[in-house]
Amino acid sequence: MSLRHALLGLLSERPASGYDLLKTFETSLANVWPATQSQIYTELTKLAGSGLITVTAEGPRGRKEYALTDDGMTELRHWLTETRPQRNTRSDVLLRVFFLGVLRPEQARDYLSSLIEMSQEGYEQLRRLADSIDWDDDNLSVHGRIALEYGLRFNAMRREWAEWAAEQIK
Amino acid sequence: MSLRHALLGLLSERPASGYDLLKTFETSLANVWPATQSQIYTELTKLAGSGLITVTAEGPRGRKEYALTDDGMTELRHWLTETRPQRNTRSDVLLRVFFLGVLRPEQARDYLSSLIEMSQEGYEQLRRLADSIDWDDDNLSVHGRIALEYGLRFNAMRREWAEWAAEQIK
DNA sequence: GTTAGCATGTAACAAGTTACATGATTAG
DNA sequence: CTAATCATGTAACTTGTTACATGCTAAC
Repeated sequence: MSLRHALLGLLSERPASGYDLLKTFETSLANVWPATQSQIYTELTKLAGSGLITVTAEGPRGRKEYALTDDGMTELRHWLTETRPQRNTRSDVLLRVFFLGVLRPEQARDYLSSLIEMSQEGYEQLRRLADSIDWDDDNLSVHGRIALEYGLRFNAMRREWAEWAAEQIK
Repeated sequence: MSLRHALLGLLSERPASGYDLLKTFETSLANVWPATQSQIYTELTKLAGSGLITVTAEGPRGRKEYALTDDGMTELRHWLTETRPQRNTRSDVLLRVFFLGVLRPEQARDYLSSLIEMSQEGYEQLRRLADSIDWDDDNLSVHGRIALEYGLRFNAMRREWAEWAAEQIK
């Protein structure tokens, strides 16, 4: 149930509406925890119901601005310090690798080539993102930068692995 | 809907019962595409219903052995060659990184330390697994080895990243 | 005979996706 | 005035998890 905690986390930075949060999920959080509009609004209603967040302002077009409550902050800290992440690795990319044997070798190598390309593009996209942001010294910046670095290293690793793997298939 | 394709893929190696497949999911496929007993049996029934697999034998204790049909093999190849994997990266581990700013620096570093430990353990577990298997030249071995190499590189990358990240938090 | 492991099935629930539905406000 | 964007909500469906339920067979 991490969507809940993603929302609490974002609201710990500043109050925001469902729509604001949706935009954040579409941009900075998209690579880490994608969420849909319907999911976000539903979860916000639940969070408000259980008192972890509260409506602090109402604007035009029915806009509701939510803010974290003390209970919400406690829950966020609890999640960060007391619960262990589970490496739930479900990987579409890797699952296919197991079954490349049903293809002809050149088809299998095509698949790995597409992974190389995908990794390269992912790398470059993140590079551009890193360059386009002017990083401050605030929490969001420091930790956003760290997450981005992960993405860069991940894509570089995957690219090198796929190149190595293509050589293994004779 | 990759569970479907995972099952088709495993059945492309050899016919198997739900129970056999469950064991495979618990061991070799656990790191890549975990699946529960209930999911597997439900999906096998559906696959048999749509003609992608078929019951080839019945054994003691109601055991049903399934095999891939021609349609099933076609579907498997189609999945491998015509559909692109989506890097659906939903990562519990990384999501937390975004919000480490709500913790005290030493708590944040504790979290990164636990990631270092987790990565190290993951690496060693895979090393042991690699050593315990006697790799043949068959498809399963070649591609299983490639997937395992991914796991090794991934854990090494994550460990180095977490070490670097811990230094960034002052 | 009794325990471990083989073997399947289903129900209830939680989480995530897609699509539908509605309407207000602002900028050009 | 009209199109883009802001803004929320809900229904139907799919996928995944947890728990319950049942019974057979082989080995000791």
